[in-house]
Amino acid sequence: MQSANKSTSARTSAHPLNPSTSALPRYAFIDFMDVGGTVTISQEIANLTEDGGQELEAEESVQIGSIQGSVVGLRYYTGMVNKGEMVSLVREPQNPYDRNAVVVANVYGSQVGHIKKELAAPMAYIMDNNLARVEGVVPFGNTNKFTMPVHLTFWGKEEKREAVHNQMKRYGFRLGSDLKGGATQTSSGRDLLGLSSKISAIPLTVEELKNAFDKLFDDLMEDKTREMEPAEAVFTPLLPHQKQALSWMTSRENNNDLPPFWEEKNGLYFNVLTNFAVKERPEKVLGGILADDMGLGKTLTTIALIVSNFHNGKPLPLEQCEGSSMPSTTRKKAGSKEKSGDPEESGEPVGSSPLKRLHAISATADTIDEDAPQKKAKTTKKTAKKSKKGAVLLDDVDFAAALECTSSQAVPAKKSAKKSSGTGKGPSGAGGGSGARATLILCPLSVLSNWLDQFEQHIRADVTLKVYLYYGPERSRSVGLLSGQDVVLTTYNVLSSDFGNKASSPLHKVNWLRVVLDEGHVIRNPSALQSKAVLGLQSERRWILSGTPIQNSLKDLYMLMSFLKLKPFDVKEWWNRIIQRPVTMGDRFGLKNLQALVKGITLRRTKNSKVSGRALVQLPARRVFVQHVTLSEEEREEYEEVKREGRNIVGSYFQEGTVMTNYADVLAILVRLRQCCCHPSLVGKYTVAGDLGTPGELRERLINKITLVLNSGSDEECAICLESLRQPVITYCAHVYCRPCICEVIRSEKEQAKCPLCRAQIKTKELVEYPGEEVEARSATGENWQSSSKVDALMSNLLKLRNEDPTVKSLVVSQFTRFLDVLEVPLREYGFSFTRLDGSMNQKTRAKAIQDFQDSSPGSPTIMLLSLKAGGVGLNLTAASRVFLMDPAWNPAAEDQCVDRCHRLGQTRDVVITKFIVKDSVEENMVKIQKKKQELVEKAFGGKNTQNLKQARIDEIRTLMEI
DNA sequence: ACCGCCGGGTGCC
DNA sequence: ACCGCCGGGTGCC
Repeated sequence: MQSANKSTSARTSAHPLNPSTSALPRYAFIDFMDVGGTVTISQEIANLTEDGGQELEAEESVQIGSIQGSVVGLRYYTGMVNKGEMVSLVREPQNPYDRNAVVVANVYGSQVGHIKKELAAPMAYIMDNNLARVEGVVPFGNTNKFTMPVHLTFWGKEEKREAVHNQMKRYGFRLGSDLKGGATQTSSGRDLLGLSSKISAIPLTVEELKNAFDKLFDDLMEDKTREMEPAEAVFTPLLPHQKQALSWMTSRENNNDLPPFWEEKNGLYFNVLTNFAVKERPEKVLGGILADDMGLGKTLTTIALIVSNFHNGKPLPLEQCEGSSMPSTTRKKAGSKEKSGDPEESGEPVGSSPLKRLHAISATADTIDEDAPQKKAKTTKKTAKKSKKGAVLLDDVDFAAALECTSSQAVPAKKSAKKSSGTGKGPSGAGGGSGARATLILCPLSVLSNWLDQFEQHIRADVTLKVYLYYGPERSRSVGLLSGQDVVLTTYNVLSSDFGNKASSPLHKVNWLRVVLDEGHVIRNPSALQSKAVLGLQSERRWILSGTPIQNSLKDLYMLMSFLKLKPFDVKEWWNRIIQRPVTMGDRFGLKNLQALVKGITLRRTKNSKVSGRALVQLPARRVFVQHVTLSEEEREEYEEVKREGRNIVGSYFQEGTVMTNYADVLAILVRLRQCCCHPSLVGKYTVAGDLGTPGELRERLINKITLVLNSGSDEECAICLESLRQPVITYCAHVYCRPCICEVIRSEKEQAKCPLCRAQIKTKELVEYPGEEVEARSATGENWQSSSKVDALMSNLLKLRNEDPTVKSLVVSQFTRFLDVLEVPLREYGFSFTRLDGSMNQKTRAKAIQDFQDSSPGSPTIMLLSLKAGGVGLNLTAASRVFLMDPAWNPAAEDQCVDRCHRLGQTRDVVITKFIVKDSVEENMVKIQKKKQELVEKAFGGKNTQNLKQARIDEIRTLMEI
C-alpha cells in the first residue's frame, strides 16, 4: 500500500480515501491460473519471484503487533464511527502543526480525527518507510466528543517485525500481540505458533474452499428463475434461461434495494460489515455481473436488456422504419437516408466492407428528426399493442408516460444537440432522471464484429436501433451525437487511447444510461490504463459480462467491485480488510461475506447448470481422442539432438541454481523441442547463452530471443498489463514486456527500477525493441516443402473425413503460426478450401475469415487454420464440428476454450476433438503437467505458499527436460 | 509569594 | 473535558 498512502497523503484531509487514489501496484502479481486461460510460464514465474511486490499485499503480511491508541480532535471533523467500526489511518505529512500527523478516517473516507501526536510520531516513520500497514478499529467510545480509543493493528512482512517493534519502543510504546486482531476481524495467532516466517496464511482445507466456492454459485439461482419476455424489437426468441437472465438483469437495474450489507436502522443506513453508518442512503448499485458460461447467450441477453428496460421495465422507445420484420440488410436504407448534412455531426461510418451494413445503423445526431415525435408515437403505440401477446403487459397509460419522457424532450433537445453538442445530456431526454439514454458497450477487438452481427441478427429490421461504432480514425467525437445513440460500441483499446490523450475523451463526457463491459475481467489489473479508463466512465447502470470473473484469484473481484461502485469494496483497503485477507486466511466469516456479496450481484450459470431439475441447455456431445504420433527416424534424430543440447544448458542452470533467472533461455529451449514435434522447419536459429559479449552481440542475442518468444506462438503476455504484448521490448535480463508498461515501472521506480520478473536492474535505454516481422525465411512453404509425421497424421484424418462427409468443417489449431503456414501447403495440394485466423490479422480480415468459414454454402471453406490464442473467448465458430489440436498447450483451459468456440450454443453436430501428441517427447510431458495443473487450479483459491509453487515450477522444468 | 492553592479559560494535529 | 494543562489572581481561617 505504499503507493496508496503516498498518493492519499498528498491530498487534503477532506477526502483522504478517495477511491481514485487507491493502490496502484508497480506491477501485477499474477496468479497461477490466468483468467483467459492463457497462463504463460513467465507469468507463473512472476508469481514465484521472491519479494513479489513492493506493495504490502494482504496475503504476504503477517500481524506484527497491536496497541491501543487514541483518536483526538473529534470535534473538528464530521466523520462518524460506530462501535466496532473499522477505520483507516492515512499519513498527512503536509499538516502544518505536525508533519507526523496521521489522519483517522471512516469507511466513507470522512475524517474522524487524528492519532494523538505522541503515538503518531513513531507511526509516521513506520508508515512512511513501508515497514507496516496500520489498521484501526474503534472498540467503544465512538460517541465521545473529544477523543476516542482506537485499536491499532500493524501488518507487515516478517522481516520488518523487529524494526517496527524497535521504532515503537524508541518512543516508549510496546506492541502487544493480540489474538483477536480487532473487534470485527479474526485472524489466527499464527505468529505465536512459530509459523510466521514465510507462510502468511492458514487456509481452509482445499476441500472446504472448493465446497465453499461451488456453493457460491449453486445457491445463487433459486431466486433467479423468473422469466421476462423481451421487448417486441427483439427478433430472436429468447431461450428460457435467457429470459431468466433478462428478468434478473432488469430487476437489478430497477431495484431500489440497499446495496449488499447495508441495512436501514432507525433512520440511519448501516453497513453490517464495517459497522459504518450514514444518514444519506448509500447509492444504489444498478447492474452487476452476468457470469454465465460462454455460449449461453450473454450477448443476446444484453441486447434484449438494452431494448427492453429503458426505465422501470419499459422498452426503449424506438423508431420504426419500413421494411420487413426480418432482420436483413434492408436496414441499410434507414441509415443512408438519414445521413446528416452536417459534416461535423454526422457519424460517418468507418468503411470496412463486412461491417458496412452495420455502420448503416449508426445514426447521426439528426436521426431525431423534425418529424420524429409523431412518427415515434405511431410506431411505439404499435409496439405497445403488439406486445400484449408477450409477457410484458404495457398498460397504455404507463407507456404513454414513458413515451412522453423521451419524445417530448426530443423535440426541444434535438436542436440544441446540433449546436451545443457537448452538454453531456442526451438529446433524447433530460427530465426525470438524468435523461441518459445511451448504452456504452466495451469489448475486446476480437468480439467487436460479433456484437455488430448480433445486433443485426437479433433486432427486428423494421425498428431503428441506433448503434454507433466508436472505432477507427473517423469516429465522431461529438458528445451530443454519442449520447443520442441507443448503443455506442467500442473497444477497451479505443477507450484507453482516448483516455490517455487527456485532451479529450468524449466517452468520459457522456452520461451513460448503462455501461457494459464485455469480457469484463480484462479490467482486473488496477494499474492497467484500460482499467483506469473504465473506472472513469459515468453511468447510471453498470454491467460486467464475463465467463470467468473470479476463477483466477479473489483479487480480480476487487476491480469489478470498484467498477460497480459497490461501497466500500471499491477502495482497496476495505476490500482487503473485509474480504481478501479474511478469505485467504481461511476465515469462515470472510468466506460467508464474500458469498453474500457475490450472490447479490452475480448471475452465473454453466452449460451444466440445472434449473428446477432440467438442464439449462442441451449441447451435442463432445468427445476427445488423443492420437499418438510416432516420429520418423530422421525426425527422432533431430529431436534428440535438440534435446541433448538443451539439456546441457538447462542442466547447468540447475547446477548453478539459476533456472529461474535464465527463464527466457529455458523457454526458448522448450519451444524448440515443441517445434521439433510439429515440423522441422519451425525450429529457428538460436544462440546459446554465454557471456554477454559486446553490446552489439548482446543486442543481437536479445533480438533473437524476443523474436523467438513472439513467433513461438506460445501465449506470451506482458506480465505487467496481462494483455498481449504491445510494442514489445526485451530487457537486458531477457524478459519481454509492453514498452509503455515497463517504461511506467522504470519511471516510477527511477534508478531503483527492477525487472518485475527477476528483479534485475533495468533502464529505459537498455530496452531492446522487437524489430518486427522481418522477411521471414519462408523456405518451409517454398518449393522444397517436406512433410512431417504430424502433418501426415493430420492430412490422413482430413482426407478420410472429407471422404465420409464433405460438409463437415474442421478447426486446425496450433500455437505456432508458422506451423499453420506449413500446413497451408498440403491443404492446397489436396484441394481443401480453407481460411485462417491468427493474431496478426486485423479486424477486417478476421471478420472476413470468420464469415467465410461460418458460411454453409457449397464451396465454402471446410477448414480453418486457427492460432490457439487468436480471437479469444466469444469467437463463434459453430460451423466446425471437428477440432484438431496440433500441439498441446501449457494450459489445458486454453484448449478447452478453443474447443468451446465450436462446442457452444448453435452447434448441431456432435463435436469430435483430436489431440496429436508425439510419443516419447516433451509433448507427453506437457500432458502430464496439464493434468497436474488442473489439480492445482482447483486449489488455486487457497492461500498460496509461494515456496511450494516455485518448487513445483522447477520440478516442472525437470519433468519437461527429463533431468 | 523565588511557593501552594483556587478557579476560569481552554482544548487535535 | 464530570478531565489535565496553563497562567493569572491571590495569600491564615
